Amino acid sequence: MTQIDRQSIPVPTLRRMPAYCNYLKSLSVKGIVYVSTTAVANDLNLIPIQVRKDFEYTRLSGKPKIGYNLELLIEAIEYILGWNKMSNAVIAGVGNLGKALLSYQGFKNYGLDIIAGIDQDKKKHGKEVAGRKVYPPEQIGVLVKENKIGIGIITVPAESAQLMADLFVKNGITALWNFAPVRLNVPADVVVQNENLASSLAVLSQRIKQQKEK
Amino acid sequence: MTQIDRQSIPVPTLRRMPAYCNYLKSLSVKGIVYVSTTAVANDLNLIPIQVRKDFEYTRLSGKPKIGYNLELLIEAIEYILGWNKMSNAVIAGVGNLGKALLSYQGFKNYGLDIIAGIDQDKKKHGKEVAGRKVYPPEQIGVLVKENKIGIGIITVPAESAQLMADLFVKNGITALWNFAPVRLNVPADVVVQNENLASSLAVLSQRIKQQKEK
DNA sequence: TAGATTGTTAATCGATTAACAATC
DNA sequence: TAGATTGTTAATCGATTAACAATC
Repeated sequence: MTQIDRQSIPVPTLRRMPAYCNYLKSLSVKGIVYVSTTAVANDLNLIPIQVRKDFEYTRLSGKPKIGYNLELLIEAIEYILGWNKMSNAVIAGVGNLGKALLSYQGFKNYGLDIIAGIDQDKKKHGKEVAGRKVYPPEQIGVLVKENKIGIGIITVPAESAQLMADLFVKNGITALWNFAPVRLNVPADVVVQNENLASSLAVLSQRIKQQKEK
Repeated sequence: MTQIDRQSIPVPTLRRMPAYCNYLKSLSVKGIVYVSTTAVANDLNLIPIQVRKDFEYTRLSGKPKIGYNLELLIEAIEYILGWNKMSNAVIAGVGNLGKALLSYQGFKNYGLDIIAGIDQDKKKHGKEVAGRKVYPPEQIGVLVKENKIGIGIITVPAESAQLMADLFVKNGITALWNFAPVRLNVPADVVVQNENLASSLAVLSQRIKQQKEK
């Protein structure tokens, strides 16, 4: 196998990794020990060569005719995805979307622990959502210091998203997961991952149109 | 300009279209009449040539030194995105995420009207969320017939997502917007758009790692 | 006019897919 | 052994970026 820089995993490959991982775990439960790229591709609606290329980034090697060792494969992908160690996050905006993300139990498996909520609404302060307390924005500084917060999740309305981003950045957070439909202006050293429903809807709409044309 | 098939707009271009549209509308409010790709690129953190390539798909032509007519540009992009005509949708799963999507007012601007909710919980039946009523799953057939429902949105827990997909498909819906973290098995003529938070998180995690290495 | 911007063709880059020898 | 599957190199495909003449 050629030497591949760990940091150079292509984004499309990276986006497929969680699906591989979850699928492989479901095989693991069944007591399977080796898995071939042919089998994976078949079950995930991909083609074997693509799975093989993706698996190259694990730096593992498989055995011809047998496949890859399932446990090692899962371990390697979890390492790539960072699912083996937790990152703490705080979520700003405890509306319906914020509550949904706070309540979603799956993030724990994805290496993300949302440890608290932030909201301007005084009525929400001190209350709990899925076992996590809600604090006023002024508390961000304390929360970050006491809990090694690496990620700020933004689920406030569009109007206040930039303000929240500024507040997060001011308190030393360098990674934002932004669900508000606005571009955020942040310093160059801050990573922003935008979740853009309008983009997804645009793709869906076009695919519907094309489907109808057939 | 070369002849470009409307249906062949690349997905990356399509995903940028909503941002162009919203940005151009914000200029329109200011009374601006012509806009150059240089200006757009500058404000959206893109490069002019990319904006120019993307604008080719509108089949409009701009004037050298002046730019593109703002109103025509907005109109053309809205047409491409289908924002000029409404599609009706029903959302299955009125939990926190379902409520968040039902309550989000922005979809109306994106040509999507979620006209009702579906939930198994009897306590929710007849109640309203953001002015839209919640019905039991058995009502899907009637809702689809009476309202020209084209899109089924799935925000139920992972365990029941496939069941809901089947129910939607059985009632003639051929487009699904899936927020549950599972692959759905559907007939070939059904379009499924998956919203995958695990994939986004994977990209965010890698970008955080790379940022730290600098 | 001068120069900014468009329209268009070509070059580059990166991901996907194909081909095939090696191997268990 | 036969044949399925891996590892690796090459071909293809599509999007991005560059280059530059045309033009207002």
